[in-house]
Order: sequence, then C-alpha cells, then structure tokens
Amino acid sequence: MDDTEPRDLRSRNRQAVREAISAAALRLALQHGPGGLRLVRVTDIAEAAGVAPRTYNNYFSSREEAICAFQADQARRLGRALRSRPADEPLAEAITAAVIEVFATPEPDRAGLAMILSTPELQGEALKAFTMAEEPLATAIAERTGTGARGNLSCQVLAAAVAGAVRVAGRHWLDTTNPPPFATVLRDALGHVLPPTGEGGAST
Amino acid sequence: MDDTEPRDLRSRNRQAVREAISAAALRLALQHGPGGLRLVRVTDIAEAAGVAPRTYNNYFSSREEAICAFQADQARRLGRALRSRPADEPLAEAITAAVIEVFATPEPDRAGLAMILSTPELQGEALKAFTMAEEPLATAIAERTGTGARGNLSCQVLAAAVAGAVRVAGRHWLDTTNPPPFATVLRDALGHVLPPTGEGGAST
DNA sequence: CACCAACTTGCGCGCCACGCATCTATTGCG
DNA sequence: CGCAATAGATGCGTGGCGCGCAAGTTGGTG
Repeated sequence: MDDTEPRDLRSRNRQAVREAISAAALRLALQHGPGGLRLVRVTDIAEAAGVAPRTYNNYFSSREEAICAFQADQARRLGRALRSRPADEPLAEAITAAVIEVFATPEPDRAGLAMILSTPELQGEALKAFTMAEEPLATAIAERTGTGARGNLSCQVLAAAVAGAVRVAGRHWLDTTNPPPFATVLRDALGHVLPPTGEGGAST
Repeated sequence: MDDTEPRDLRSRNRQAVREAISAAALRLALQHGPGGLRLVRVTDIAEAAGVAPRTYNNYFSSREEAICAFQADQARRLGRALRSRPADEPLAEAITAAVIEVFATPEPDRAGLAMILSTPELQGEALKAFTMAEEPLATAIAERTGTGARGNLSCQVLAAAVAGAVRVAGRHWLDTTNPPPFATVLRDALGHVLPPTGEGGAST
C-alpha cells in the first residue's frame, strides 16, 4: 500500500533524511562489527548522512534507535497491513499474509539482521520496535474478530505471540545456513501460535 | 530451589548490594514519577544505596537497568523453575505453575509495575528482561517435551509466546481496578498460548 | 508578493560511562 | 594461625552525548 507515502513534500523530505541517517548508521555499524558499536561516533553517522550532528539528534536520540529505524517502520506497518486484508479471509491466513507482506517483502538483509541480533544493545532496540507493533495489531485483531472489548486479553496475548513468533523466526532464519525463503519460516513459526481456521481465540 | 543462593560469601554480598542499589533506584524513581526519571541522578541512587557512584557503575550501566534488575532476576529464574517441576506433570500445567511461582509469588508491587509500564525507557529495559527468560525457557521446554533439536522453532516460539503472555498479563492486571490475584490473570493469559494437555506443540 | 511555520544548524552546558591507579577485605594455602 | 594472592570498591580524570537556546534558511500559504 502506498499510504506510507506522505502527502506533504516537507514530510517527504523528512522521511528521506530519516532513512538516510538510518542507512548510514547501519552501514557504519556493519563496518565496525558487533563489538565495535561504541566506536561508531554520532559525528561519523551525521557526516555519513550529510547532516549536522545536532540534526541527527533531532531524529534519533541514540545510535541504536537510528540503526533499528527500519525495523520500527516495519512494525508500524503491521497493523495497517492486517486491516488491508480482505474481511472474509480467515484470521490466521490474514495475519500470516500481513506479516509476510511487511517482514518478508522484500527478503530481509541478512547482514543487517545478523548485526542486530548479535549486538545486545541493538537487540533491545529491535525488541522495542517489534513490541510497538503489538498494540495496533491487537486492535486490528479485535476489530476483525468482532471482539468489542479493546482491553481484551486474548487479542493482546495473540498479538504478542505473533510478534514473538516473527522475532524468533528471524533469529532462526538467520542461524540457518543456506536458508529457505523467510516467508516459509514465518509461516512455520506463526503456525504454532495462530488459532486453527474458524476460531478467533476470543474466549473471555 | 535455593540453589539460586550462592554459598560464597563474596557472591552473597554482591547480590545484596545489587538488590540494595536496585531497590534504591526504584524508590527514587517512584518519588520523581514517570516523567521525572531524568532527574534521578546516579549520585542519588548510589548515595541512597550506601555505595560510591563508581561502584554503582560496576553493577549497572544505566538507571533503567538498575530499576529493572528485579524483573531481570525473575526472568532468569523461570527456566530453572520449570525444570524443578515434576517430570510427569503436563507441559501446560508445569509452565503455568512455574510462571506463577516466579512472577506471582509474592504478588507484584503495583506501584513499581505502574512506574515501569508508564515509562518508555523502563519499558524497553523490562522488555529485555522478559526476553532473557525465553532462551532458557525454550531449552527447558525442549528437554521436557523430549524434542532433541535445540534449534527447534516450536519450542522457541512457545517460549516467546509465554513470555509475551506474562508481559501482557502484567499490563492487563495493572490496568484493572480492584484487580484479581495476579496468578488468575496469568492463568487466563497463558491459556491462550499453551497447547492443550497432551500436545507438546512440537510438530517439526 | 509578503507572511508564517517548520526545520536545520551552531553553541554551550551538564551528566554520565569508562579507563587507570589505589586500597581494603575475603579467600586459599602452608 | 599467619601470609600471600586476588577480587572488588573507591577516587580521579577524560571524552562523548543528550538537549535547551537562539539565529538562519527553506517550504507552504493567503
């Protein structure tokens, strides 16, 4: 969906700068390796992105946040992706399709993922990013299942389970030599937490 | 059970200091409220804990880490708790019992939890703490189900789902006025991700 | 064409993480 | 029971970074 493209030309430029900084940060991080994250100065990132150090700070408050901005954006799209699925599609299939659309299209960058998963600091940030997806996802699930209660436990638990499955799938996919398409791993992982077709998981 | 208590006097003292710093950090954080986390100086925490600022830094590298040390310790105990359950107990019951033993015994501190869940910085740290529990938990589950493969996706997914359920349950319990025992909420949440008795969830 | 708002950038301050050197208490051994 | 080895605590100093403030610049608007 192209709804991620902002209308305002100003916002457009802003997003471009954001991605530029993020890309520069990830690239520098990859150069220094998992252990040398500390050696990546904020000044270097800003310079590589073509902005002032102060400006970098207007976008991100930490290196980790900048590096994981892509994951954060992905997570932000998940709820919307689920809503855009046809309403008559079974819940499990809709979630699976939405997840694959967001996280496996295109195939993730293996090096970047490895960098993040092998660096504790970045793990935490990526974790935050994935968790951000849970609340909108839970809301979307609640809408789809018709469960009115927004505070419904089962929807939130399911959303958390889905997010966790995606995260675990990513790690598993990365640890696999000669890996299958990420979408395959995602389907497999989601199969363990998704209710069988026809059951929305709302029992309370 | 008490194998978590080291007999070494040195380690014992170290753990005591760790808890003292953590408690002091949480107490000061509660005084300043969710928004005033930045106003909690490291010096204050160290002084309140009766140690030098430099020593505080030997234990924790950030305020957030210190405040959430209790959650981290809890998470670290989950895998061990599951192992200590009787081997003939069904998986779902064993996990539920272990979770309740670790997270609902004693009943969590409502104020502290509210503080953490309403402060983004602390949310991230608590998230890391919960996630730390996943790997040992997955290993324990794999042992219990007899699934040899350590890289087994289903066990890791289940572990992540359990951790997520605990986290969601905590938030839900906190948002509830006149709340039931936390153990009740935990059982409810876990019921949505745990396989029915007799099925280990290991299909691959 | 002129006004307004948002954004970038430079400056500067205060805090904090961390390396180095020293001192103290605990431990293990003879 | 005394001594050497060692782990941990503490002080000091330095460099990096988050962020508030104010001016310059660019895009959007009536």
